[in-house]
Amino acid sequence: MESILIIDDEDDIREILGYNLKKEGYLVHTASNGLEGLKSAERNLPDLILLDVMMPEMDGIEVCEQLRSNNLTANIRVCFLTARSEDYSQIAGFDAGADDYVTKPIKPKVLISRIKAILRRSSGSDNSETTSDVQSLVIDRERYLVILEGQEVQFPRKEFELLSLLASKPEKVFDRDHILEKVWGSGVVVGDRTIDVHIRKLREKIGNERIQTVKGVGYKYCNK
Amino acid sequence: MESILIIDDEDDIREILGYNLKKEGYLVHTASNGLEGLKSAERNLPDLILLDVMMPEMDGIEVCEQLRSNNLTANIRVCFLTARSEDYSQIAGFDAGADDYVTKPIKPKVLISRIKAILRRSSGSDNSETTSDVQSLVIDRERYLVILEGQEVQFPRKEFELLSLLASKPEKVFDRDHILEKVWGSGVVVGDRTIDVHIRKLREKIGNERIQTVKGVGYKYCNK
DNA sequence: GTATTATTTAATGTTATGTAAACATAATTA
DNA sequence: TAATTATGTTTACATAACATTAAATAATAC
Repeated sequence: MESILIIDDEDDIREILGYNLKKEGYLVHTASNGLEGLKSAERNLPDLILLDVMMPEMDGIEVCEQLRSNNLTANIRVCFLTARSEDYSQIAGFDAGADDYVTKPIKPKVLISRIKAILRRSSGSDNSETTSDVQSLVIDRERYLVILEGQEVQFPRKEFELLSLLASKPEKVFDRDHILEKVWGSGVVVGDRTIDVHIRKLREKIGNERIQTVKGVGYKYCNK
Repeated sequence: MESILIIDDEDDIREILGYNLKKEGYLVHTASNGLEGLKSAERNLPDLILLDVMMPEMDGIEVCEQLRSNNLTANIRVCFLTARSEDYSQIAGFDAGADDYVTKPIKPKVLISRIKAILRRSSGSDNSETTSDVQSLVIDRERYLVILEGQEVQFPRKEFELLSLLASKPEKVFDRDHILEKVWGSGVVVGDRTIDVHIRKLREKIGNERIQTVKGVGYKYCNK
């Protein structure tokens, strides 16, 4: 039986979510503030935590960071509950290591399908490899795909290798020779604009800001 | 207690920023348009104003200009909030007299560290400074940038190489031949004023005091 | 074998960067 | 002090470096 911990300061929310989740067959714990939530998380080790972002004293983001920094709780799935569609809090949330978010007002049906999705994801990849470290960009060489802000994206081979190289050391500038060597292999001769074009394709898919040009030197990958 | 005024037409933004700043211990005022913001600024004289650039009726740039032209408010720090793509507005913003800008979507943590930096700068300037145990200038060849008093600065290639050379041995005088050899490479012939021009550009960016001329000999880099 | 997708080349546009030239200023020497 | 020399500053221009797009080729799927 899968267990879920609800951390929210509003009684109504805890009650209504708890009711719906129990009806769905989950084991439910609740906590009305961050500290209490952290304790409960450590004690009960739930499969998923529903975490309100805006709470007095300790907010959800801080709670999430604390969860992540504790070995016991570091791998528990976290889903943020956030007011309206504040996309900034979404990003801050993912930075803190959230797996998903749901905006209030919460429709139980929506929430439940999201929860199922999260738990399905986590139970599927039970190997030690793809842990919950929801970075903004993760290279999964085994499945040959990139997880970009929680979204799985597929890339053609060259693009994948190129991105993979750049992202292997964020902020480091890779010069063209080095890139050619690593991605195309030594001895292979390709035209002058080949790298540019692939950079272009990558930028199209992951956003312009993520790959910076350093003129006369090379390119570097930057976490946003 | 330091006070901050938020001027933004979007309710959500005011709310979430206000929430985060209060939590951080600041006294927060808000205004939903330029005119209201100007009034509040004059009345409350905040230490810092967070100012949305894109607002109906009076935009942030105009608000900033008005602030600067009023003696009461002329010295209040201003930080623009701007949508990512419009880098034009960055420039216009600095022209109008902004102290910093932050691009949306806003990560509260980023914003808060920027705010602290701004306020530190402004409070530091009138009393004893020289706070940092931070190296005043660090060359980061891998990332190809220079960290100048904690701020990362990008330089074009020749400027970077030149600064890199000079800063490699502070106080040592490098003569022109040596500089040419190291930065331009042997055999390359460039005009007589080329080095000067590059020195000029460096001084523009890192301050005049840092590179000293030793007439008839060459240049040297000095930590302030 | 055809359709589709991936990769590369080629052609052209754009911009950052570097340089020279012209003149200004400061230091040095006669 | 005037003449000379060294450096500072600004402007404009050339071009290297990169971006972009389209179209050709190669690889893969259907």
